[in-house]
Amino acid sequence: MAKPVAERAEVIPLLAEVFRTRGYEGATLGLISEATGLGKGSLYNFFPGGKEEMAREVLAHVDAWFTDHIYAPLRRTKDPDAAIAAMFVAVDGYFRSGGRVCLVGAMALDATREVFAGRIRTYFVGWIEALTAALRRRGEPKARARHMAESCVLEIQGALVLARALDDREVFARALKASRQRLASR
Amino acid sequence: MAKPVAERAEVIPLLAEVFRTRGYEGATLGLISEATGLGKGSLYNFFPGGKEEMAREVLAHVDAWFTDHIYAPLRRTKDPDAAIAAMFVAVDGYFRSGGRVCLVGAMALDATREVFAGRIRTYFVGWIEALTAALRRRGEPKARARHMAESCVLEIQGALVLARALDDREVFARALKASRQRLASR
DNA sequence: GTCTATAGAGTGATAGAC
DNA sequence: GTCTATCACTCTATAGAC
Repeated sequence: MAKPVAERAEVIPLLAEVFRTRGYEGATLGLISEATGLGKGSLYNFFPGGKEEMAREVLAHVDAWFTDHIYAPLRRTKDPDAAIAAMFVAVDGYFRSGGRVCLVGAMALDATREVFAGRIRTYFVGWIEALTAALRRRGEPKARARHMAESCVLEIQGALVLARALDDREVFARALKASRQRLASR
Repeated sequence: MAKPVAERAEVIPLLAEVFRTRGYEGATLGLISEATGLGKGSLYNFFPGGKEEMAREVLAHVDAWFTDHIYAPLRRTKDPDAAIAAMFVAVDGYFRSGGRVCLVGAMALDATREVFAGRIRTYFVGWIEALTAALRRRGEPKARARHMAESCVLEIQGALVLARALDDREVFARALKASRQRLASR
């Protein structure tokens, strides 16, 4: 038996980077093979469902990362303001200060949305609900908390679009700062 | 001479709809042919540069529409508040209250950005500068006007992402309303 | 009859599946 | 790596305006 070249789990971040930079349709198996160092045979061994399964696993991985690093702390915290501050730090790090695109957001705009609608929705619902929970725990009224959370998530997505369109990370930095201040005001 | 089947100008909105719904890579010539009712011969007669020229013309057409209906009124107006209000109405109409995606924003997130970076940038720079001009004419300080304009454009883009991700136009309506109120406060 | 715009079969390249 | 489908694009026969 041939020695496994890699663990399935460790290729997923590599796949994610290909999908993020090239989009779902632009991520050819050739590029994926190159990025992972895996032949097509190995890829189909790991992901019998092909490219669609790869993307599904990547989305699940992204969702898990956000759940662990962002949603769960927001939900659990005794100190909502600290958790929200931590969220902005994590988001800035994850999106490389605007230099990295949101794969889920990009897929939402693409025709691939139809295929992955469930996971895309889960990601954003999870984010908004976790942030809403933190804001409520801070004492915000229900409707206001929800609206603030929705605005915040939406601003981050818009900032990623604009930062990339203008090729200017400062746009992202400014937007994060403004969003943080808006959540801080009571 | 064979009878021309259409005006070049009148196929561009049809092309735009294909690119908008399928993305650049997902817009196959087969789909384009079907959507326009034009054979490949006609398409290549109109657009010798092929798919890339089609997309370039579509982007130019979108940019022209925004210039005519949004940027120019913002720049020219004697009544900035009315022009800004009109902008929100036009934007809501153009994006079908969140049911339609921003082609330029979607391309900015995609790998196609590299090919169309210039036009993508022009679109957003034009928007931000026009809105900044209107805000300045209303008496906002330069830096604040620019920042408000940037935030507004970014919120619209984010709202389009989120509305589509959640398949909920109300998200777009709420975001437009919030953005309008934020620009109105002095 | 001439000539141009058209339709769509044909081409080579390359995709994803296996 | 091989296979088949499908891609963007080319080419050619033809319809039809002049």
